[in-house]
Amino acid sequence: MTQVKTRFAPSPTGRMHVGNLRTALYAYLIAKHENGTFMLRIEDTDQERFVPGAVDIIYRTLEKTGLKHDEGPDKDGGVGPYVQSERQASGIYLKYAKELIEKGEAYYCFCTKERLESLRTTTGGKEIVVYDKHCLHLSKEEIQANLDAGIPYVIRQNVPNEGTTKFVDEIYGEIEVPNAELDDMILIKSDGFPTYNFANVVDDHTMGITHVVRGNEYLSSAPKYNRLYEAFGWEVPVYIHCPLITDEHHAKLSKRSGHSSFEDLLDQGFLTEAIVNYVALLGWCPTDNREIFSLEELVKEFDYHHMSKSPAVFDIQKLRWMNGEYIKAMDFDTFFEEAEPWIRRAVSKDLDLKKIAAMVKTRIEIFPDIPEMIDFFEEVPEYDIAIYRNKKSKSTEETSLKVLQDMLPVLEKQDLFTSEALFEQIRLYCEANGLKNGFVIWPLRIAVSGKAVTPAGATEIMEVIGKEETLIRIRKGIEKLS
RNA sequence: GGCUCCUUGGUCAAGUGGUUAAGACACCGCCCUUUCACGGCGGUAACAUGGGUUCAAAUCCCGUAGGAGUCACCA
Repeated sequence: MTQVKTRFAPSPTGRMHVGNLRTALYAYLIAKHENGTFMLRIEDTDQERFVPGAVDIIYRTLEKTGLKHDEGPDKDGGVGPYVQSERQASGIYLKYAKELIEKGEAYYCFCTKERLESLRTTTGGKEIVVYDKHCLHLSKEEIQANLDAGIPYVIRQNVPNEGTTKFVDEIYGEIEVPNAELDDMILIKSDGFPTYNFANVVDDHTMGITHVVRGNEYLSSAPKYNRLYEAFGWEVPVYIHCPLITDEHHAKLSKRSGHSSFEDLLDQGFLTEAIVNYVALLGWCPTDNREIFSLEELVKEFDYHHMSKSPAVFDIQKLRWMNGEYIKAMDFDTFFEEAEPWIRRAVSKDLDLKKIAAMVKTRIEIFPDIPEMIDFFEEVPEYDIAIYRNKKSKSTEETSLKVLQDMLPVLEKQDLFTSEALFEQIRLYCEANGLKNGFVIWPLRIAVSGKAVTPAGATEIMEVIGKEETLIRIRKGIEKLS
């Protein structure tokens, strides 16, 4: 059995789309699961769309996510170059295209943009262009004359109008398409560069790719590829088309969703490991239904035969949950290092940030959740006294006022401001007055935080802000309630 | 519009002829006698539809509907 070799072949056009990232991940996992080779190839045949710096994004993303390639522009594996513009410079694509012309599987086309434009029709609200094979019928002499005259040309694939072409995909099975549906796609553009479709076939073959892993959006063009492989007499690789990733409206995930790229997600505060983990589960599921996986564990468990066919909605809510799981699993020091700048955004006072960090660690899903959750440590926000009312502890504005008035002198006398000591004082007060803890603690917590929801209990908050500030806040609470 | 693919709860999904149709997120409830949260326990909720085949169908076949993808000198 030959060794598995997969590739990730992105175009340097900007941010890393999550669909792309998942394709890269699956390609990596399929190779590594079999101890195979994972290759990186840069597809920069579109000079217009090329974005400077985008190649760096690709390297950085692979590095950050741990999808280390064994071969690529920076790691020669003997089948380079690994950048298509460099391969194009070597003349490889033109050479193979001419071979196809010899075999009658391709032909020169000199049609102008205007003529092509005239072929454009609108159907079902969509504009489509179906080439009419106009140039297929040019004579040898006409072609030569055009070439000699320097008329710009493209090279097109020649697909017959009759019959069908079939191919086999590992996930979707056998798919058969009528040839009449297959357009005579352009192989070589007028600028001499190959199109994606053609470069892919030539490169995947010459670079020894055994398993072609790509997005479902290429499913319908796969038959054209097969014709090319067959025309060349090359062995067809194993096709693995990944199901589409969609937004909540079930349409292809686009920039409009706000989280269509890996960088978007990082910007929003998601952890790399969580993103990789989540994305792995979009279209694949292990037999035991486990959900939390490190990359190494994924390599071990991933079996592409368990991939699903149907498109998957990218659920940011579930990603948030998963991110929270990763945060909870972090060791405290690492967590604190990450969390401190976020805490600092809300708290400038000299408080025990580690205590605040500990409160927040199990309660956030992403780091940017922090500031809003702890802003009251800095300053009590304006609040409606209605929040003193609580059905369960039977608190009202009136009972709360009474509790605060009673507790104020107790706290004024209290010097040891630890959560335990404070709780003990409260307990004694409750005991003496026959009250439930919650009845007393509820108003204290509100007075001291100004919030109905806090990441910690009243006494913990008091410990952090200290005696002086606690008393100020309680007096202010009494004032508000009076 | 042609072609292709897809269709299990709101979402991710297990399931490959016989199951009380798993699990997770979200939602809801209860408990944790310090709220919310965390944690624990529990609950609501699904095989798009119509025909077959079969003793038996979410699973196989055909049709219908719905959704998506694609139809560039973009990848």
